[in-house]
Formats: sequence, structure tokens, C-alpha cells
Amino acid sequence: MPDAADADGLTVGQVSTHLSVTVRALHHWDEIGLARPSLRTTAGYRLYTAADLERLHRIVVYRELGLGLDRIRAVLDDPAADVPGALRAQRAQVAERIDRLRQLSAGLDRMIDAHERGLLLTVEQQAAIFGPGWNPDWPAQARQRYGDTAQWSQYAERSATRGPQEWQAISDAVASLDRALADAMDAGVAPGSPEANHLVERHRDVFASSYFPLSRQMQVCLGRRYEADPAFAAHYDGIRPGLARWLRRVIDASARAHGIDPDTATWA
Amino acid sequence: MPDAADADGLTVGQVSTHLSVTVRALHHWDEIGLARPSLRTTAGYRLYTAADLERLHRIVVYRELGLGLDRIRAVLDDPAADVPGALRAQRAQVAERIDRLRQLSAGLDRMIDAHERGLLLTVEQQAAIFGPGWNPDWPAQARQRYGDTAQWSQYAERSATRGPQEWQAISDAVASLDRALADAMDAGVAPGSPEANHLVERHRDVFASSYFPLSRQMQVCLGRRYEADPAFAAHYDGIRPGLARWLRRVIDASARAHGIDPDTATWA
DNA sequence: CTTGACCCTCACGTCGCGTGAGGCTGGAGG
DNA sequence: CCTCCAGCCTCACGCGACGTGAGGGTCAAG
Repeated sequence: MPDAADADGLTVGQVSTHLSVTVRALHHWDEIGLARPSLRTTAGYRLYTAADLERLHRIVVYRELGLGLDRIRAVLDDPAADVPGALRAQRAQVAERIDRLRQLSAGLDRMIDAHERGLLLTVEQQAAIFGPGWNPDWPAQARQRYGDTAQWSQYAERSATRGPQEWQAISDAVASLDRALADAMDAGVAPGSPEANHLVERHRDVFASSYFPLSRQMQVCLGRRYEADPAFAAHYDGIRPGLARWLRRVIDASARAHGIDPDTATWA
Repeated sequence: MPDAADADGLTVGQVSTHLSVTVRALHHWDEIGLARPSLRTTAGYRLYTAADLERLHRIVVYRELGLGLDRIRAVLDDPAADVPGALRAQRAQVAERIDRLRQLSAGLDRMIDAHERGLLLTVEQQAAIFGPGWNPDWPAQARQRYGDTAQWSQYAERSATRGPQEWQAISDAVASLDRALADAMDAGVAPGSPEANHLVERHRDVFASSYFPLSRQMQVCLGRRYEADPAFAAHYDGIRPGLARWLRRVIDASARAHGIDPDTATWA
């Protein structure tokens, strides 16, 4: 009889294995007076009687249903307690929590998608919004290159909240800016002139509100890439031949006016 | 310009309304170093710059996704952090929690049902298990009378875990006991005899393992009700005429042998 | 007599703040 | 000038249900 009880009660360890609760939990329930053992040995060992076990078992049952210890205490100590009512209230709470978690899961799905694809639009929607010059592979390529930067994370966080309407607004803003840049170049606006600098600020604003905050230094790097990267250059030169180069020079001049040497500017 | 920022930063209250977070949360994030304001006034007022607001906004976004502050810190501070991985892990956790909550909700449903109906069986199942003498209105009547007692709660808790098989076992045990009682009466077993007392103990065991723990005092009350209540009496007298009365006398005699006066015994 | 498993009582840590207490600060009005 | 009041500050405890040691007795077996 290694574990067969001294007839007058079980110790915490024995109860613990019987009911699959931790010893600490039994201690806790004793501390708060939820379930005290009827007996103690002279050495202070807790001894739980059969009646104690009844109560403990009931506690375990209601605890598994997610009720708080206070509510359990009420249910056990007041025989006239409205048990079904308490259970229904609990069920309602659980339903609410499930709902919240589902919404949360949906949000996580969106965010994961945004991080991985960069754009929560179908290819058709992309074509309709960004026009014929758009290549649906671009977001994937961008993620390939910049996916492990903080900027990509920030961009993804914003993308997760953007639908077709928001992207249409961005597309419109970019197109409008491109036209203004082309018009300015046509009109002979010189790098460093107030008009040119104003356009550079506008570019920074549009970019920042579309993608992620852009420092002047970063803008310089971006201007260089506009000219050097074939895809970007094709975009701008497709609007007006020489526009990529002109834009780079305009950005450089503006940076210089703000005390930045464009030749040593760094992205970070 | 009542709230238009002193150009160099926003105070906690302003940020709080902008981002819909509590002032205390901002304090907390400052305390743990998750988001400290870049500036302080000479009086110690926190001033959050535009860059600070960026960070705060990202924190809010990830917090709404249910990430812990430590994980958010990792995501924000390490640009190479595996954000989609962290999000997917979070999604898995959320899925698990939803699952657990659903099981919990199902358990609550069962328990509510058990409390209200007393028996989680269809009428057909009840007829098949308890035989032709069974009246499907009995559980509802029992609940009507005893629904606000602790015993009913204990009985309901057990019922919630019982299916047709368990009820069949109980029905068999009760039928077997009834047969044994009838045989004993037929054989002329006298109240107070060892055989009779043994049967009383067996009745107490069967009842306790079927419904709820039964003290000897409660058993006496039950014996009286067996004789006085027409439904119970009809059950026992249907097995053998006079069995209800005989059983009551047998229980009384056993109680007396245990030092209980059956005429003053109380239920509680 | 020792070993090792079991028990005891403190008492702090968890997680993300809520909620005061007690006391400055800063701008508006008298 | 003073006062008022909203808003800010720093502690510091509280929550819920225990987990996790620390430090030390107890008990049956070898």
C-alpha cells in the first residue's frame, strides 16, 4: 500500500496526482480559503478528507470551464446560487473573447500577407489602379531586396490597412507629382530654384505618406537610384526624356541647400 | 491653436488622444524602455517628436495584433527580425486559444444543459435505457423541486460528463439492487439483520455513485420519501407489493444501529 | 544514521497596465 | 500680483492564479 491513504486523508501530493492539479494550486486555494483541508498532521501536513476531495473535484470542474475562483466560491458556498446564470454569463464572455481573437487572427493574416506580398491587391486591381506601366512582379522584387529592413516593415504595416481606394489615391498623387515634375522641367525650372526645392519637398511628402518616412539623406540616395536603376529611369524618362536625371539634380541641389553633401549621403 | 504642438513635441495627453492609448501606457512604455520620448521639458514633461510618434504608432499596431511588448521590442529594434515569422507564431497561438475557448464553450453548453434538464439524453434514449416504467418528465420535476440545492448542482456536474453508456450502467446497477431488495424481502430478511444492513449500505453506495454523496441521515429521509411519495412507492411496489414500506423499515433499522434516530433525521 | 522523496512557509515574479496619492507646472482670468 | 484648474510628474500597490525558487522540517526505507 504505497499510496492508499491513511484512511483519514490524502496529502497534497496524492491529491495532486488524483485530480491533476499542482500542489501549489492546492496551497493557493487553502490560502484564499477556497478549499482548506479539514485535517492537519502534527507536523502541519495538509490532509484532505473524502468530503474535501468532493469539493476539490467540483472546483476543478468549474475551473476547467474557465470560471474565476471567486465565482466558483460563490457557486460552491451558496446553494441557492444561480449556477446556470453564472455559466451563461461565462459562455457569453467566452463568445466575446472568441470573437475578438478571430478579428485578431484576421488582422494577423492581413499583416502577414502585407509583409510577404507588400500589396493586398489582386493583379487585376493592380493593373486597374497603377496603369499599363505597372509590373505586378515589382512588389515581390522589392521584398526580395529590402524585405529585411525596418522600412519594409513600416511599409508593410501601412499596406495592411490599405485597400484599392487608398492605393488609387496614392497612384493619383504620384501621377500628379510626376506631371508637375515634367511640367517644371519643360518650363526650364533650374535645380536649386525655389520652385524646384518646393517640388522636392512635395516629392518627400508624397513618398513619406505613401511608403515610409524619408529623410533628406535618404531622398538623395533615392534620387541617385532613380537615375541609375533601369526600371526607375525608364519610368521617369518615359514621362519625359531626361526627367530621371533632372530629378536627381534637383534633389541634390535641395539637399545642398540644407547642408547635406549629396555625394556622401547614406541611406540609413 | 489650442493643441497644435510646440513644434518640438507632443505631451503625453496629446499623444494619448492622437493614438488612442492611455497616458499610463505611455508612462509604462517609457519605464520599460520600449518607447521613450526624445525630449523632456525643464519641468520634466515628456515630449514626443514626430519620430517618436512613428515608433509609438508601430507599437500600437503590433499591440492590437496581440503581440507582447517584448516581441514588439524585438520587432522594432532589430531590423532583421523575422516579422512574418513572429506574426505566424502569434497566429498559431491565437488559433490554439480559439480552439481551447471553443472546447470550453462546448463544455459550458453541456453543463448548462445538465443543470437545466438534469439529463443529457433524448427522450428515445431515456426510454431505451430506463425502460417502460420511466417518465421523461421526472428530471424536469426534480429540477423544479430541488434545482436550488447543492445536491442538484453536484448531480448536474456529474450528469454533464455522462453519456448513454454511463446511464445504462447506472440503470443496470439500480435494477440489480432492486432485484436484490425484492429477493431479500421475499426471503423474509428482517430489518436490522446483517443481510438487511448490508443491502442498505449497497443502496447508499449505488445512490452515491449514481447521483450524489448520501449521508445516513439523508438516506433515512430518502427512505421515508420512497414510502410517502406516490411515484417512488409505485416504482418499488410495482416490483413487489410492500417493497417500499419494507425498504423504509430496513433503512430505519440500519440508521438506528448507527446511532441515528430515524424520526428526527434531517436532510441537510 | 543517512538518504531521498515529500512536506512546510515565506515571498517575489508574472503581464500590461489601472488607480489612486501627493505634489509640480503652466496658461488664463481676476 | 494671486488664484484656479487642467495637465503633468513620480511612486507604489493591485490584479488573477498561481510558478518558482529559498530555506528548512518530516518520514519511511536502507
